[in-house]
Amino acid sequence: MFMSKAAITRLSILQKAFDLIYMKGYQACSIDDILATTELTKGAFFYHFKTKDQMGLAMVNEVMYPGMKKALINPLIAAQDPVEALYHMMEHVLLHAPFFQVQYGCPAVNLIEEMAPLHASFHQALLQLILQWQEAIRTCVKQGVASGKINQDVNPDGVAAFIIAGYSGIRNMGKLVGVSCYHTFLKELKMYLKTLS
Amino acid sequence: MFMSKAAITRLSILQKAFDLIYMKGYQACSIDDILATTELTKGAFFYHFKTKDQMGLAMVNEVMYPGMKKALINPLIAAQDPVEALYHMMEHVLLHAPFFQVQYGCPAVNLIEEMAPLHASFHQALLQLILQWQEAIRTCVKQGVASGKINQDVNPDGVAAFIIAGYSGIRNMGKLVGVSCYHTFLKELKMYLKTLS
DNA sequence: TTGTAAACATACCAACTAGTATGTTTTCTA
DNA sequence: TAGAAAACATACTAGTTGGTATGTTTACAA
Repeated sequence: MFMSKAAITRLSILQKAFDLIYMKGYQACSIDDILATTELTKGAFFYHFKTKDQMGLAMVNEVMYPGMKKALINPLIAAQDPVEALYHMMEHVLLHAPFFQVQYGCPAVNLIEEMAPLHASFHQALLQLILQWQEAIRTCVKQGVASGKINQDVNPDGVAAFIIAGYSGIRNMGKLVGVSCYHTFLKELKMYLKTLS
Repeated sequence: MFMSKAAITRLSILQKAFDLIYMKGYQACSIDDILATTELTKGAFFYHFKTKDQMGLAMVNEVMYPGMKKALINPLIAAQDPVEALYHMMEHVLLHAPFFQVQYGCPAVNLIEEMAPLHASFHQALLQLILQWQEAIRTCVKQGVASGKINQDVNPDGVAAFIIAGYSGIRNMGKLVGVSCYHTFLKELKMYLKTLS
């Protein structure tokens, strides 16, 4: 896949922005901060992006969305055992995602927390992210019900809400307590998932 | 309880700060923003607080901590039925806490998300908050186990992590989806709590 | 090779930030 | 009631912010 030099520049800005925003927050991360980690200047930044917010939205759509799809959605598609797939998705993203650091939580959860109430455009973009994941979990549970591996009276919407909330929440708690709560959470998640079948 | 005029001024700054920080975030909320909602000026602010951060910490300890203790901890102390107490605590804080607005989530969760990774002093103060709640939930579950109302093989640490994570997470999700997910979450929480007994 | 538009760099600006220096008023005690 | 300290108000600063105006370089087609 060919990328022009300009396209590489643009993507590198988005990547560096993603790294910094992950650790500092969106509003606390200035354009100068981002540019300081690159070899670029403001001319380059504002050539590729009209405003900081437009860059932020591009970051959501072009960096965060592909990342979350790979880690959170693809493992659920066409899963043999839905219960096991749900657990392993969670365990993998919590314990084995190499980029994530426990003190900084999850980039997507962070951005939702900070920007969803403030900017309608961020709200919209991040809502799509969550709805995609929600749908993937729901479908996964429904397939489990259809194949008889999950109890009939289980509510797929409820399970999806529980899992998404659990993930977002334990990312929050991890910022204070550290990784130990991840393990505690995963144990309890396994117990919970067992009650579904 | 008598309060000097100065004490009232100080507390009103903390209250207004709490309101604004709840809606805008800590770093995005400037001292001028806070003072604009009062009849005060910078002289008053920096007479009562050495820095913005010291004001923020006072807000955590003197406004947020009492609030969360009243809503999240007291209802669990000496609860007759622990399972019912846990559910009602959650239902009440999610649906009936008058100050909270779904699009802004929970003030404590917001501040943890934003400040825990950045400031050690905030991290410390907010950690105390969460540890208190965690301990209250754990004690509540243990009492349930002791009284035979909760199954012996239930892990109090796991339940506490699950509930705290669930709460923080659904507050996050509510910012995107709205109150509907609160109801879905509460239904599933009821199912989960039922499996404990 | 040459022209030209794309892809940047440099130098700026007005608005805002936390914080300070120095006043003035209020409160309360002696 | 006088005075002094507490409780504020006013005016300012240096640094940072997103964004702009204008220049220079690079890539690429003719």
